[in-house]
Formats: sequence, C-alpha cells, structure tokens
Amino acid sequence: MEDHRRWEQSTLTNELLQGMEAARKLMAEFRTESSVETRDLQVQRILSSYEKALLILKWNASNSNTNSLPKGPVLPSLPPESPISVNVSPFRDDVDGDHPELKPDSKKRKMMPTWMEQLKSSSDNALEGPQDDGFSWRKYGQKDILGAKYPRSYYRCTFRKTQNCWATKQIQRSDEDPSVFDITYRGRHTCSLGNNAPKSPDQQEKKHNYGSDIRPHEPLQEGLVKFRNNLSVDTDNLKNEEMANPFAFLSTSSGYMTPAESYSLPSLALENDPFWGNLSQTDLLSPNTPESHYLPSLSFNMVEFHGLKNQPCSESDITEIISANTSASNSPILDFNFPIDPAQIDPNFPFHTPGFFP
DNA sequence: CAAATTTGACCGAG
DNA sequence: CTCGGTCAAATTTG
Repeated sequence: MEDHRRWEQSTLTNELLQGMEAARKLMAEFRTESSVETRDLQVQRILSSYEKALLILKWNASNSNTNSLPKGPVLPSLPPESPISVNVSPFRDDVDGDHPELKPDSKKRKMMPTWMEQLKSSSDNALEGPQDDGFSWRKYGQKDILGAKYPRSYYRCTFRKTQNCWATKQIQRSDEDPSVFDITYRGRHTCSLGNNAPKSPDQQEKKHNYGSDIRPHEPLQEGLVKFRNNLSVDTDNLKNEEMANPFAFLSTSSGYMTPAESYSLPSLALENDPFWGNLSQTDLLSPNTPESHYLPSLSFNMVEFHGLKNQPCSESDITEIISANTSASNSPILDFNFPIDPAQIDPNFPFHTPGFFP
C-alpha cells in the first residue's frame, strides 16, 4: 500500500520529468536542423511519458478508495480520447515457490507465466506479421488450429540452448482481422536479451518471418489485399514496432529515459525487463539504427496474465479472458497489478500513440 | 559453413 | 481417437 504510493509518486514524477526533458530537447532540435527521426523520437517520448503519467493518475484515482489489489480486467475508464488501448489482466505466474526458471520441465511448463497480447499491424506490415519485439525467436513449429483460419506459429528463444532461456511465444493471425495477431508469451526471458545486457548491434537479429504462415495457405491473400485497400496507407515511413511488455514482471527501471539516464543506470538485470532493456538501448538509443521503427502502430492491445496465486486460471479461463478483452478493446482498460517494490521506478508501459502522425 | 525455417512425425492430455 | 504442442530431419537462407 505504502509501497504503491511511493512507487506511483516516483513513477509519476519520473514520467513528467522525462516528458519535460524530451520536450526541451525537441524544442532544441527544432532550432537546429535535426532529422525527422530524432524529432519523432522526442515526440514519442513526450507522449509516452504523459500517457503513462495520466494512466497512473487515473488508476490511482479509481483505486484509492478500494483495496489496492485489482483483480481481473477492471479498470475504470481511461480517457476516451486516449488512443491507447491497453488491457491488462492477470493470469498466472509461477506459483510454486521453487526456482522455476531453471528447469521448466514439461509439467511445470504450464505453470510458467503466460500473457497474451493482441496487436494490429499497420497495413504496411499486414502481410509481414508483427514486427520484432526485441527478442530473437526461433520458430520451431506451426500448426493448424481447429477452428482457426490461420495456422499458429510456435517460437522459442534463440538462446534456449546457449543461455538456457525458456521463453516461448505463439503467434496466430486473427480470424476476422488478418492484420491482427494474437501473441501469447510464455515464460520469462533469462537470456542476455531479457536481461538487458548490452548487445553488439551486429548480433541483433532483425528478420522475423512471421509472415511465413501466409504461404501455403489458401485465400489469405485475397483477404489481406482487401484489407489493404480498406486501409488507406500513407504511412509509408511508419514502421510499426510493437512492444509486448509483461511489465508485471518488470524489475528494472530503464525505459523511456534519456540516453544518458539509461546508460548511467545500473540496469539491474532482474529477470524481466526484456523489452525496455532492449528497445531503449538498441532502438531508442541508437539513431544509427537503420530502421527507426518505434513509431506508433495503428492499434495495440495487450492482455497480460499475471497470475494471482489464489486465483488459478485454467486454459479455458484464458481464452475467455482473451476474447472478452478482444471484444471490449474499444474501451481501454488498464489493470495494474504490480507486486512491485518501491525501488523499481519505471515499469514503462508500452504505450503508443497510434493517433500520432507527423 | 552455421544458423534458421519448414514440415511431417511424434507425444501427452483429454 | 483428436487436438495442441514439440521434435527433428530435411531444406533453405545468408
């Protein structure tokens, strides 16, 4: 409780400060003749910071009187004008108190933290599938799923062998909207990527073949083409970078910080700040990155399962939650469920600003 | 050549 | 048996 307050306080302050900082930089950059990308980056940061701050405030307000433990997809409304649609709902985590990371035996596999996100590619990427999420995955299977139109792809962390990282994910194209991908993550990253370890750029993998499921299958093309037509695309320079951020597990405090800040941070490699660790360092911090791809996606919707110990869910529960969320994706819901310790300041939600087009 | 993907076989759960 | 998930040999990629 107290922890929460302190956490909120510092996060809020932090976000606002960052927003201000970014705004200043932006101003400076407008004077000089800086690149569009740099400006975008700054704007991105500003928006992100303010959004986070707002969310925190919202959440705080709606939660101040009730108990601090939210359960389920309950969060009162966010500002309706908010372009973001984030939905976080608890699911499960490692429940047994032992050391799960070490041996995710087939049995325990089910007990791994699992969460799901649903994201929509911009029309540019509609055929490609979701963009790189900052990790490197190796596809190990593909299955046709019973009532589903599109096959499901199975990925595991590239470093499973070398670093004993057992994170996996599944990607499945949505039936009704081919540009929407349901991504289910399972297990945390324990690899260097997940640990926010500095990583040589050349090691950074970029190409993902999510689109491969489009190949030997049937009328996909036609549906996609149609979709393309429906969406006017002028978003040429817009690369959609989504970020699945299981922030309930997050522990570090990097993220949308200024490069200086990020670098100076000790970057506590606590199991789970995979996303922000990577993104902030590899993507955000290096203007020389060929692709500047953290521009807003058209829509982003994440469902996160975090597992309350006293509230075990079954697989069927999951799907229920998911579909529920899916259908309600227009009403942004946020359910923070942080077992966070106050020292961890900046969980850095992957909020985007889909409405923003320069 | 190594590393990533493809794809049918395999396996366990139900 | 079916289904979803994984394995692993063959193939592709770079």
